[in-house]
Amino acid sequence: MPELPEVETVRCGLEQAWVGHRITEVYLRREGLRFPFPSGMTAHLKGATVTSVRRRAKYLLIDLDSGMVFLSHLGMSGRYTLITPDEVPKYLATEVSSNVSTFGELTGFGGRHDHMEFRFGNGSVAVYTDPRRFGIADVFPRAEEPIQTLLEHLGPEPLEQWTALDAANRAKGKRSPIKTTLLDQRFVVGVGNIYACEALHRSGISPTRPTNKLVRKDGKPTKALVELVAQVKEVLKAAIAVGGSTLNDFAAVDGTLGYFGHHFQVYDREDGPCLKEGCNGTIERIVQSNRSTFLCPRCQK
DNA sequence: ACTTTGACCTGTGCGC
DNA sequence: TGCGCACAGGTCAAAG
Repeated sequence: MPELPEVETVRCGLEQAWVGHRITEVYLRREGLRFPFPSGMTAHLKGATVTSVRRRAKYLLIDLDSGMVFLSHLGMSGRYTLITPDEVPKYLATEVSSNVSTFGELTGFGGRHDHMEFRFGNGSVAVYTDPRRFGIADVFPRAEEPIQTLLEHLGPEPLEQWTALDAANRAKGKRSPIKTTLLDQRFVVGVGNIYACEALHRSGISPTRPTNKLVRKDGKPTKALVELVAQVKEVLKAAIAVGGSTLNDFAAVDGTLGYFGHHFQVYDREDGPCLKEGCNGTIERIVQSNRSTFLCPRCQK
């Protein structure tokens, strides 16, 4: 589920549900996710009121009135289920799995992969579920955000300051294929495997093109790079727009592919016809950096 | 300094 | 039906 558009969709949902509400209880059902939970995380969250929910790259940053920030990354399979106060009894009735957390507290939820549970002053509950546990949860003081190891090396936000000139500067001297570069958080943030493939297809650029071939001798971006930067922005915006339309019930959505899948032009369409106007090519799958890349060899050069 | 590979996890879907 | 394997939206440390 989680590339920039999906994380942004989740951010909107959490913002609506959480801002202005106090966290009354936190239950952790294991020692950590990808990394151990920081010591005292529960103590920092409990009793604090959420003041805002931000996003940086694919990280969710939940600001608390205590001056602390709760960081949440969804990894590959993380998701939040939001349960409104009136739904809580129903969930309590249907959940039959273990109800005891790692630390022995009794909780009402607890599917095998429900690792964190948050209860709020208004009676709502949020459950973080993550089968693969590649997600991250952390807490730090807002003042220390600029020196957070997880955040400090991140490149530009694609929908904010990012320009073709910036992309050209970062692409200079890079010999790795452009698809790999798009996935590099230092080049631009938020683009994952799906949208990298989609943006390259929209731009008519082969994923295997060496990155530095998109920069002119004088350091300016080529026309192709200008187009790529524009198409990354476009595809992300289009996906956010669609995610937004399902926002009302996003908490109930099971988080896997789903809605934007209808809009994929190449991703996961191996052997299918290229959908670009006038192109009769066939979508191929190749492997780059151990990840699948989908492309139309006919219209991507 | 750059680039590639393997590791972290569990679940699912496929071929045999 | 069962088993083994390939693969899945991300990131980082280690090796090349």
